[in-house]
Amino acid sequence: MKTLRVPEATVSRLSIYSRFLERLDKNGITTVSSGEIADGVGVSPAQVRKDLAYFGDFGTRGVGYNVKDLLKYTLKILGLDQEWPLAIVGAGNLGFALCTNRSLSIRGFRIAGVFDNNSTRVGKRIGNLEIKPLAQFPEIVKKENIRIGVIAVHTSLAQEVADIMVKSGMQAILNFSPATINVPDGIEIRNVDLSIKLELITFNLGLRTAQNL
Amino acid sequence: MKTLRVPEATVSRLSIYSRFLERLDKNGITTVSSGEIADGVGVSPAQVRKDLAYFGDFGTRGVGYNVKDLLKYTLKILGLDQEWPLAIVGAGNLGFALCTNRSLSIRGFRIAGVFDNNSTRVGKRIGNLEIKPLAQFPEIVKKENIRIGVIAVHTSLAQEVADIMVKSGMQAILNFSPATINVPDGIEIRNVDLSIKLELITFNLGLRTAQNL
DNA sequence: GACTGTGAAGCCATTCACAGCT
DNA sequence: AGCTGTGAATGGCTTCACAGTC
Repeated sequence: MKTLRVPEATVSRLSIYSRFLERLDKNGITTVSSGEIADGVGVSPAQVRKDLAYFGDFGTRGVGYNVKDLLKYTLKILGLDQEWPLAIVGAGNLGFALCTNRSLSIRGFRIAGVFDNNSTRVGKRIGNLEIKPLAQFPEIVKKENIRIGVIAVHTSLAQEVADIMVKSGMQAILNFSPATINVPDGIEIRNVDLSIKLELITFNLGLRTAQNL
Repeated sequence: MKTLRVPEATVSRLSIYSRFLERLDKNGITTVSSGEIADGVGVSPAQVRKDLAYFGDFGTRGVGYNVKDLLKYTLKILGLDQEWPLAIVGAGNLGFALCTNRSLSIRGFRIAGVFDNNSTRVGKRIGNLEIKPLAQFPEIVKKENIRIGVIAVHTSLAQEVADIMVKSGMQAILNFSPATINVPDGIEIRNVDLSIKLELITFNLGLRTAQNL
């Protein structure tokens, strides 16, 4: 299988294009140009074309891209043509929000288990999902064939939870805590940091103030 | 004032170094080397030195960096030596989680207002904060001197909320919805996407499966 | 005429390797 | 000897500009 080196930034943008295409498709639009995609998501047309070209020749010169087809391709490339069950550890406010947020329960994702060790939470329901004790994590992820774990616990517990996830065979971990997590080679760890972007903002606003703009 | 061009990636890492330094300081550690910081946050030592060198000569050759001093410098650089009041729009599960999450209420940030238009939410409290109707956004942000708005509403309302924020004088917006938001030049918009990293994971796991690894 | 696909150029960020200080 | 600060080299991503196709 041909596996070229694709920039991560390209894959991230592919997610964004894909969602934009879903919207176009829902609105009954059948054809789209790189320029229209670019306008819609805020990048340059050349970027859109280059990104898509990593994966094939999806467009028609002089015409553009077929929305339905391109949508299908992007979903396929991102691996979203199959279902990905997720296991979330941490049923506090953040875990709760993730369970009910559409982002993690559409486009191929399904939350298949929520775990917590806080006895006031275990047994309660989030939607039609029952919060299970962390001890049941290994058996449930095996039964449900879960390969991706989501960390939504407090910083101080994050590494511990990650270790359990690794031991239970998770192949990838999405970490919503600000902790730096260590995992063995071969396991993918991704962090979603809720405050880094905020500190980028204050850095920039600080500069602005310093320059009296 | 000296304003060199600093890579955004450098500023983001500075946030991470800064948090790591807080931890060291709390543990009573007084001196740290670029190698130790690198190990602690998962980057290369050269990267740490280069990043810090953008802002000054904070270290001592042969010794390392003074933890307390470097922490203070990083906070100053990030603009976190002052208080930044935030206004969150959207008091659903995500907004609620953000209000209660420590990430947005430490290190210089303070949630100074939460707004929603859903009448079942308005008037309720999150901690010691009362959810206000969106109509009060302009007057409250003026009174509280808020420059940064946080969008935690559903995708379909995100642009509308952003427009209100811009009209009310927000200088920067942190957007937690997957919508692509348009703002005038001079206003900073940053997106925190809850699912892009997840789709990066499925992309990579998909490749792995394709290669039978 | 319109729009894609792509080599080449340009730009930005990271890594290397070492001089310089303690 | 140990560690920082930094020019130089490398690597990676984005933009440019245009040939190719409809």
